[in-house]
Amino acid sequence: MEDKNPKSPENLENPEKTAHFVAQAIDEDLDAGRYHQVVTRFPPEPNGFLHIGHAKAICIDFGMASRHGGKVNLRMDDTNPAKEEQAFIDAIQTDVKWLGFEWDTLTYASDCFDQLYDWACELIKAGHAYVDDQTAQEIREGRGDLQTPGTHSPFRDRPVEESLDLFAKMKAGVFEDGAKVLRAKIDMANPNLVMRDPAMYRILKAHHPRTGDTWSIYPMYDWAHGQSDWIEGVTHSLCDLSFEIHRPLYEWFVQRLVDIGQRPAGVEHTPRQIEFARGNITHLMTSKRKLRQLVDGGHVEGWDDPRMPTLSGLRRRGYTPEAIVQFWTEAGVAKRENNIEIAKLENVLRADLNAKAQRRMAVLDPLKVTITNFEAASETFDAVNNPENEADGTRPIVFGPTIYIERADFMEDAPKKFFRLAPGREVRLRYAYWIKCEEVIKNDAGDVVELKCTYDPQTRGGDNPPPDDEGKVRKVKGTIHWVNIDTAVDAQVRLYEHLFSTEDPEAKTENATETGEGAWLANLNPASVAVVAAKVEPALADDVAGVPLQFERHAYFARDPKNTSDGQPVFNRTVTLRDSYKKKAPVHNRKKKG
RNA sequence: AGGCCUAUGGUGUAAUCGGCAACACUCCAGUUUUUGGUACUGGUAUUUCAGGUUCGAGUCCUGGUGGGCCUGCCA
Repeated sequence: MEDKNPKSPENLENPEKTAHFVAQAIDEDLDAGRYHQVVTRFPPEPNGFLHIGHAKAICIDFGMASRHGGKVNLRMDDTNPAKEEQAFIDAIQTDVKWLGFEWDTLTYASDCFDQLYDWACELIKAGHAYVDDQTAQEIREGRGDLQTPGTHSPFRDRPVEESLDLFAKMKAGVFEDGAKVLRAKIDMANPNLVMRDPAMYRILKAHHPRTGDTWSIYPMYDWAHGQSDWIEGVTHSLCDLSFEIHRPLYEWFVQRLVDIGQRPAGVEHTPRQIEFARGNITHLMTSKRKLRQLVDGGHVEGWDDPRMPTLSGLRRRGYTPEAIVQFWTEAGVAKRENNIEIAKLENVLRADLNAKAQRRMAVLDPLKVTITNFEAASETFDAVNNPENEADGTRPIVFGPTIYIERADFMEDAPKKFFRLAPGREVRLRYAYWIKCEEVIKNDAGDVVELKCTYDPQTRGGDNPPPDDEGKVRKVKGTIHWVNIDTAVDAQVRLYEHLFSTEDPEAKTENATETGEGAWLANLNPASVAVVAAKVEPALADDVAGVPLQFERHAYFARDPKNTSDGQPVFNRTVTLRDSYKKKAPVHNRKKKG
């Protein structure tokens, strides 16, 4: 059968067939001979941590280059020293590498500061830029608005020599912050406000992480970005839709330089900007400014809190880079607004984790069980580490006469569809024996504190017992996990839920207690983490951060690389296993404590 | 309201010369199962509207409507 869908699994690997509109545009450029290679760049501003939204851009930038054997530069867009820090520059590199991408050259917008300054002078000489003495307020008023054309600055037509002189003095630090700006002379009546004589340079006497105090003026994004692309030989400057209206300006600057014979050395082509829609995901919030508010406001532990959508947070949570890349590959690239259900992300994550995770048994809410007819002190069984990968082998697990089971796996007054332990019912202990609940022991308050059970020696290893005299085989519906009281290890387990309980975290809520700016904080999930003291099998004490784990019948977990709790290991819940029982079961079937 | 962008199941995308609207997720039903996991099978559900061109329109044309973005000396 003809396979026409480019997103069917076998085609995801095939670049010829995964052609979203950006890929198509690049292909056409190459076919038409407009470019002879592909060079892209990933240009974060080092003013915060990378998040899953950046990962989409990274996948596109690197994906489009590798598709044609091209190159990718990692460029720190460091044109605003007031906001940028070395710590972010370092973290960005760590995160891009973690995702599995290797850039060709690490560059900085600040590498181009000298060239940018020289070119700005050329533009002034050519009558394309001027120094404006107006205040920010005056410039804003002169810009007009969506319905009204702007008005010319009184300094717009000042002599070239005067602008040149003033610009040199701005650079030399003669003027205070905000006293003057260099503006491109374009069109104050342009319906696109970006084109109404945009600022190219502002005075900013701030210490720059790389250039120190050598500059008193810093280029604006619009002036720096396209020229940086050009200087680096970038062919395709891929960015999100918010820069769409900046494209005319991007092209204007390049064209004016071409017109006056200015070109970066050794670069034949001019760069092309293409925009795509950023990917939004339900329950996730990726506004850098608001993420910062979460950190500064103490709503999370930090940028790498496992509930954060930052790459460092997701890493700590146990997300794999492969899952994140696969997610964005499957999500596709287009230009329309979108809001991808987080279930899609979790589905891709589970698929990756299912293949990789080491299975372990952990009891999160222990209930003691005594097996009254088990005479030996202990008995050892082999447990499979990963049924999806035989090469991961087995590990020994020790069984004994007293164990813990999950409190939720016992129900005194159980409905028929409850396939676990109940008075008189039989269940399989994973890898060990079948047990039958004979007696329920309660404390004075009426809480169940212990179960007395018997085991069937014929079910060793959990196997079905031999058929009876009439050839019938006894069966059990349920298999539950357990840990041996004597060998169990204490651990702290952090059960994470979505940080925001609403699909759209930025939406205003009715029960918002804060008004205005912080209203979205009311969408925070008050139960986004639950910390429990668990009893886990001893093998878990040896598992380290970075190894995907599955606590059987619960969820995927990752050992926290930072925290211990009184020397005990800490495990972060990455994502739960799918649970068709919870969905179908009536509410009264659920575990209820107290 | 000026400009730009955008519109395909509940969600995200595909359909490249105009030729049977499909893939994944979600949801539902079932099979297998020593994880109520995994795997497998089946099902529900789609072209924003009104005209037009055409043997034939998601695709082309005209007009409407919905959504997004834009008035930083942020990026």
